[in-house]
Amino acid sequence: MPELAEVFFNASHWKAAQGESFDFAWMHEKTRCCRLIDGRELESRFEKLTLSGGYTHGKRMLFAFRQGGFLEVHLGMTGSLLRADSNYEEERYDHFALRSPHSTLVFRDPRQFGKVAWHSSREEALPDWWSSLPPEPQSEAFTFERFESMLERRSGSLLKPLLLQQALFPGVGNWMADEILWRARLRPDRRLTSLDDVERRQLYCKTKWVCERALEIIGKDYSDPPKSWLFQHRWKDGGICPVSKKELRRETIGGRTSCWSPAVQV
DNA sequence: GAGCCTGTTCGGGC
DNA sequence: GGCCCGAACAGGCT
Repeated sequence: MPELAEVFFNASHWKAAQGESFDFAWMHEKTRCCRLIDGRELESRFEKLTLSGGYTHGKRMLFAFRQGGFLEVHLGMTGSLLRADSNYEEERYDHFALRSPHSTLVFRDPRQFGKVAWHSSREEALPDWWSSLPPEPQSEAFTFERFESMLERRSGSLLKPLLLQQALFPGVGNWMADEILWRARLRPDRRLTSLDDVERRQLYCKTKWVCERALEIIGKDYSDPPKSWLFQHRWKDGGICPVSKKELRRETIGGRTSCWSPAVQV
């Protein structure tokens, strides 16, 4: 379930190989995930590239190599990153792998909505396009003033699809958006324009809170959030709201399955 | 076998 | 141009 914290957790697997030198790159010959990479070009490029760092921003990941160049990864719906030993043999649904004398870094994705892309660079500094991405909700740069100005021209939007816009709330996905709205006590089908000042402040605070806590809980070791989270109750029909003890409702809003508590959210 | 799905992009309609 | 919706992508799971 790759949203903000799950992405961070997956990235940590590859980050663990920091300092290793990779002398072999592999990609599935029929993969759809590596469209920006030429297979032969890649093999010659990876004669010796040392992993110098791994970064995440929202649902995006960037891995840097000391000799120059960056590998960008997006997990899509079902992607994952693993680190296996150096004699690992590629399995079904593996699309991309890097091998060092110590380990194999694998990108796996059954549904192939994910993406692996290579960005050439001679600079060691992170690319400009990466550095200038909009601030993540859990960062200090994501202030209430910024939140307000960001939403100025979106007054007609429904809250649920609004939260899913990666240009505004990088890293927030379907379950996080539901968690945020439930904690802010706002129905997912409310329009932004209908919110009063207190509700806007709530939406801002709960967005930051859910992103911060998800990273602490899930990002560290993939622990599940406590039972007091909507997360634990939202996946199937018939779930019970942990606050009101009444039934949760599930319906499609903005094209996505949404779960919310009519007794709590107005 | 049918229906559902944690993400993104694209095309069409308004 | 903005916004909304549905479809498409492909396979696992219930």
